[in-house]
Amino acid sequence: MASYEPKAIEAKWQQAWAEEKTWEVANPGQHGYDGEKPKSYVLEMLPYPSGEPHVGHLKCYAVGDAIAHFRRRHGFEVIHPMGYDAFGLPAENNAIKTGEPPREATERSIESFSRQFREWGISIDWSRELATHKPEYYRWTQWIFLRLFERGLAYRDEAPVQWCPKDATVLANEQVVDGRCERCGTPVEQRRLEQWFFKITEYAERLLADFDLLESWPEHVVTMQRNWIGRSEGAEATFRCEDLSLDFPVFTTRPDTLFGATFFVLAPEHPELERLIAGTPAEAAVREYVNQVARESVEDRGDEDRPKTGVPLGRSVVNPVNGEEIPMFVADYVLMEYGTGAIMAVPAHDGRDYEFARAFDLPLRRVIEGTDPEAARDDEGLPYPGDGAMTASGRFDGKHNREAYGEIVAWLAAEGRGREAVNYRLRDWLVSRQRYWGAPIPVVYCEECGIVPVPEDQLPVELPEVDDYAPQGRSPLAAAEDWVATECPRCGGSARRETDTMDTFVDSSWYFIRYLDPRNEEVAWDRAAADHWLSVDQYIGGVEHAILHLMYARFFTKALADLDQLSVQEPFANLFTQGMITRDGAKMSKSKGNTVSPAEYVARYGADTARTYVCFMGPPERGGDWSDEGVEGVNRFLSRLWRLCEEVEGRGDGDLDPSTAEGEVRELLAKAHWAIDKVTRDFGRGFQFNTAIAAVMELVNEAYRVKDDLYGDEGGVAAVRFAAATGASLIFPFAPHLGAEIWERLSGTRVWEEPWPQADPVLLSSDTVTLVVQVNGKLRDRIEAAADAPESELLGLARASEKVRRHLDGKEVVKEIVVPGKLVNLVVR
RNA sequence: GCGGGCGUGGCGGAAUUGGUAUACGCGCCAGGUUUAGGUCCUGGUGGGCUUCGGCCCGUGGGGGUUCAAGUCCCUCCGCCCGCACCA
Repeated sequence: MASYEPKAIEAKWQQAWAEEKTWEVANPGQHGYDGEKPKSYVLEMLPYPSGEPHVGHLKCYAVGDAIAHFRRRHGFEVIHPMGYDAFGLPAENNAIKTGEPPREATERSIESFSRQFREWGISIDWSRELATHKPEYYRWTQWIFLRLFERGLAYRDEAPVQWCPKDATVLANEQVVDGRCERCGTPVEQRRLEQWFFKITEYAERLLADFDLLESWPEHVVTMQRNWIGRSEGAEATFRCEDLSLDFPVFTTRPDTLFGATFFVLAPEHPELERLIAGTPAEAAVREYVNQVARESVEDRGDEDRPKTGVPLGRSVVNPVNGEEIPMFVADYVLMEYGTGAIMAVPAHDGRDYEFARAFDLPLRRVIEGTDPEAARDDEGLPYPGDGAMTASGRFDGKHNREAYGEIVAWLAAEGRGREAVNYRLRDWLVSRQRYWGAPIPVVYCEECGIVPVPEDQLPVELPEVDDYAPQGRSPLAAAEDWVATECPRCGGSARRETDTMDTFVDSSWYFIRYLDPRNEEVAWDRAAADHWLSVDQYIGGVEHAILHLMYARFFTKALADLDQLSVQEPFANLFTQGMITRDGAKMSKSKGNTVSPAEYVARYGADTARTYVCFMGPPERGGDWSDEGVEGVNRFLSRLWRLCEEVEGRGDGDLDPSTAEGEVRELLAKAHWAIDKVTRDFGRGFQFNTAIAAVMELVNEAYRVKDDLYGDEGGVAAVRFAAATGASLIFPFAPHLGAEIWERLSGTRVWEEPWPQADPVLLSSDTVTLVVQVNGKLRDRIEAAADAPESELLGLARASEKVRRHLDGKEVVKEIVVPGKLVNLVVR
């Protein structure tokens, strides 16, 4: 008997799928379009091609492919494309280090990914393959940028960046370690640069509201996004600096504490700071403080436990509710990025303001009484963040603060000194990167006309070849002088190109649309194709993208819908996040030397084993620790299934009628139908693939146990063959090559063209059931009973049990509980 | 600190609605096949006690609800992931 040879089997089927283009699907109107079937868009997050695929990729695509196969066999026309998120920092850093152009390293990696995905047998429509670094793709990324620009959703503003003075380059957060440049250890400085932003904040409300439109997203992902958007309701109140006739609006969630404001604080980056101090005695001290803050690392500044620091400005503002003048300060605990960059400080009711007041010996004023009226008289129990009656608040005294809240806001509004306001933590998306390896921003700067978008017919703005990828105090693209110097598209005068490139998150915010019409040279996508396939019915990827990528893609979808380019508001109707695979309990990393190379395992055991193993390790949404022994266990199981097939293939038949089957033949058929039912339900309850695969293992084990007895019986061989074929059919989504091979040998057809099997309800039910008998909730015996036996009969059987009677001896049965099909519990006293 | 997730055998994990705790896999033990090892096949495998009939304990700790709790409630402890003075 031939043993299981995955290499030969896998090569055979991969060749068939490639030659026959089995997984390609056509768009409506195209040749081969099947309008009969409902569509299903199954998508895994596209990989970033760096080096070789790792086990995280294997898991993601194994899970996604199982879902794609399952849907196909349920009659869906499944679109299942693949592409590469090819721009990005690692390839550029590699280029700086080795001089190898990023394009070469990236395309070599894409080769490797593409080859391995085929070796894994992932059912991809390769005709739709794309890579974001190709001009035919980023041309349309640039096109979207221009559409957003037209809509006012792309704008320029000054923003601080982290700057390494030695390398003369902007650093990404991940390149800053302990406030120092990762490469040379030089302390990082802050610089301000004019940069491009996308106005995602304009969509904050819709990004929150439209969670309702999603079919199924993990609750924790929705929660993380909610927190990230960070909506808070409150009020804006305007404090006025009379000396300079300057208004300072502040956002507060506690307008009810306005009467308790005893000082006022600006962020060190506040734009009006300069005017406030110019020519005043405070000027030198404030400037010194602001510079010192600018030198601090972001982490240091973010440390909550640090003592509060700041400097008085020698100015004051007027509290709009009581006309009181309160002193102004600058302090680093106020952030320019949140709210208005200025706060009213209420030290009696806010912890941070309290700390600051203590450090600078500023007065506290209690305006809300706590539960303890005694405490209201002195500073006991401060800061007090809770609710209570108002005090020291003029005509609001005595009212409950929750009630006064609305009245104070209304009063402010009537006076023109404030209004209701909603503030978001979410900030606009900074998309400029002072990098080479990204899509050029399609804009030129003309001396006459200013910012001029590149006309659509001049796209793509192609990334020029450069010799040196190291930035020398400017974006590496600035070195390509011939490329930078251009003509103004508007006036024809001399102009310079934008030398920043786009954040790679921009590339990956719309790739799922381009898949639907990837070769279109006229438009970014054909509207009818997009309308047909969107939304993505099942999106699969790592939870590490729970916030940024998913939020950006949602924003793009909404913006594109507003631009009348799409008909959906949400890109991904259902989201599944897979957990991370670890090794020896730790995250895999090259530096730790604990990486697992999928290629190695595929070479040794075959792709089917590797794929099935990552699905069997545990629930796919959770993480799991890689175990070589576990891989062998799965390989053993697939080999057993293989040998079962070998044993019954072509063996003398004898027809099998499930409705009249008896004894062990019927039991084996029943086990097969149980497995069908179990696997089907496990797909339905959140892709519980580990238990689905366990069910197929049970079926195979059962077949092994009984097969030698069955071969003599009427229909015995056929029953074992049915078990093997069913096992192959059910394991196919995880081990497609083996599943296809066994199915073909036993049935002569192609398993992916077969509908998903249906469990026969007759074989799922049993005439007799085993019930548990408990006395006072403790298990005492098991009894066999007819499945439809009435309660009285079950009670009789329970009481008749010798083991049960021993525990009833001399006691009174006070309660009898019967759960049909499950148990009988007798409560005695 | 805030938000999210999680604690079950030697290990990964299972347990649909509160109803047989530990399915399946690994590991280990025994038997069979084999010249031997490996492969392969079968069986066993939570802990303690046992008069060998069974009995008691057991899902991070403690408490509660219930005829019945891994599952629900309260409380404490530990681990993992995100975010960081959010006004």
